[in-house]
This record gives sequence, structure tokens and C-alpha cells, in this order.
Amino acid sequence: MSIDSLNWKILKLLQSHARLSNAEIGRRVGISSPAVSERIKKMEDLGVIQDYHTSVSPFEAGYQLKALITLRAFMGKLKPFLEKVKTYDEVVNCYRITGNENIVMEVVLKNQKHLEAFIDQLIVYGETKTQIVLSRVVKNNPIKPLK
Amino acid sequence: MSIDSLNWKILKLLQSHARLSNAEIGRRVGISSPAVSERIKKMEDLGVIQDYHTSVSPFEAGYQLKALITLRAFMGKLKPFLEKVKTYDEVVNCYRITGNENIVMEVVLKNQKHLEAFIDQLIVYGETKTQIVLSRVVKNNPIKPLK
DNA sequence: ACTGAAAAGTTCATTTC
DNA sequence: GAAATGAACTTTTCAGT
Repeated sequence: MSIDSLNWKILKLLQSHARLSNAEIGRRVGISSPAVSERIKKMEDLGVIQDYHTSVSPFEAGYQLKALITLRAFMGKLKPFLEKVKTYDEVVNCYRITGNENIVMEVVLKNQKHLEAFIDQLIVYGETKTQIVLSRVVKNNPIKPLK
Repeated sequence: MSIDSLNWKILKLLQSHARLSNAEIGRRVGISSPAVSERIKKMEDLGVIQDYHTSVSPFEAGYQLKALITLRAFMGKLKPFLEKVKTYDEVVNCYRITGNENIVMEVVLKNQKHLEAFIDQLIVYGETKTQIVLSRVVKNNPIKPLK
């Protein structure tokens, strides 16, 4: 499927402002709101649009620490871990990756004690390395059309 | 600021379904739509809600590869890189982190040739390590209230 | 992709608790 | 201070073109 330039205009708006009304989007891209609605629906159905997400400030929610934790799973422990990781409230995102480590997780934590307790839970699945997130330099940069 | 339980209910809905109408949220949490609207507005103003984001499938948009690239910046090159990184279309997210590497980026790329060309651009700023993302095990897991 | 009418949702002032 | 109500306005949905 190829995304036409009108759909790219719609996606550009939605990627940074998901709660814009169809009418407002229509005004900005120059079509009527039913047309916007139909295009968005089609993109949802085709899987071009995956989901609409609200980001909540971890800090405001009481999570003082953000970290990236990589895991190098022990033999036979990767599969059980892939199931277990879905149950951790601390894990916001988790990727399976190539290389020496198998897994990288983005986690939110109350404090250092919480971090320590969380890492302790992981130790049965593999070796971990932890990097504290100091700041977010680029945040959800919208995807653009290929040239 | 502490988030009350009604606001947590609203946030729970919004985190996974950012385009729900205020009226629909109100129905599900048991208050009127003006009350929902006011609560959301207040959370936006206080910075509890940071933004509303639509995720577009990189694959459907023509990006066949997703990778995590870490960078260990050369002496005096970190600051210029922090400015430069905001200009790369390939970089969806970028964090500054503690540890041996200073930076980790989530990037989307057309193909291996594109990856190679992108890494070539980074080489002036520091040493890179690239890990290809095989799959996303956990995706935007909503933040929950602290116990 | 547009139009037009009906249904649904939002906004704002006011009232209530 | 927080939420409900009701009127005016806006948006969405769904028909037909």
C-alpha cells in the first residue's frame, strides 16, 4: 500500500496531535470532515495507523527514575521471560534485539530502591545492564514519507 | 500533585485510546462529559498529560528496518550531536543515558543501505553500536498508579 | 470527495452539593 | 472546589450524488 500525499498530511497532524477533531483536520488539509473520517478509518483498517496513545508524565505520576535495562537471557530463559515481561507494570516498552543482549526494556521506577528490587526480579532470567535515562532529546519524532 | 482515582481511570482509557470522545470516557467512568473535559484540561495544564500521539506503522510507511543505535560521543562532540540529532528524520526517539555510551536512539530505516549511510553520518560524533529490533514485546504499556 | 440532515458530542453559564 | 444541568454551537455519521 502506498500512502498518498493527502494521507501524509493527515498523518503528520495526527502523529503529534492525536485528539484533533476530524473537522479541524479537514480544515487544515482542505477536505471535508467525512472525507477525513473515511481516510482515517481506512488507514486504521490497513494497519497504517497502529494506535492512539496519550503520554503521561512518569514524574508527575510519582516515578522519579527512568531507565533502560538490557538483558542477556540465560539458556532456555528467553521464552519464559518474553511471557513474564508483559506482566511487569514497570516496563513501558520492550524490544527483542540482535546482538550480545537479547532484550532491551524501557522502565519507570519510584526510586533507587525500586530499581534494585526490580533488577533482583530479572536476575533469574539473565544478566542485566542498567542505564539511567538522563533526558529525552527527541520525543516521538513523526515518521515522514520516504523520498 | 497527586492524581485521584477518577483521573487514573481517565488516564487508563486515554493512554491506550487517545481519540475517545469526552462523552464516551464520561460514560465509562461515570461522570458527565463537561466534567471529563475539565479534568483532562487540568491534567494537560499541570503537565500530567504530555501529549497525544498516533503511531504509524514504519513498515507500512516503507521503513523495513528498525534499530537501536548507541553512541559514545568523542570529546567535545556531545553538545553538537544533541543539536544535530533533532534534525534526523530517521530518529524517532533519542535518550541521553548514563554509562559507557552517552546516547541511545531508536531509528527507522528503509533498508540496510540506508542504515549504512546513516551510521556513516554519525561517525564524526562518536563510536556507534547498532542493534536491529526484531520485535516489540511490550508496546506503550500504560503507566499505573503507585501502590 | 461533497452535500445535507439527523444524531452525537462539546462548550459555557448557571445551579447544586 | 467539583460536578450536573440545559441551551447554543460544533462535530460526526450516514444517506444520496
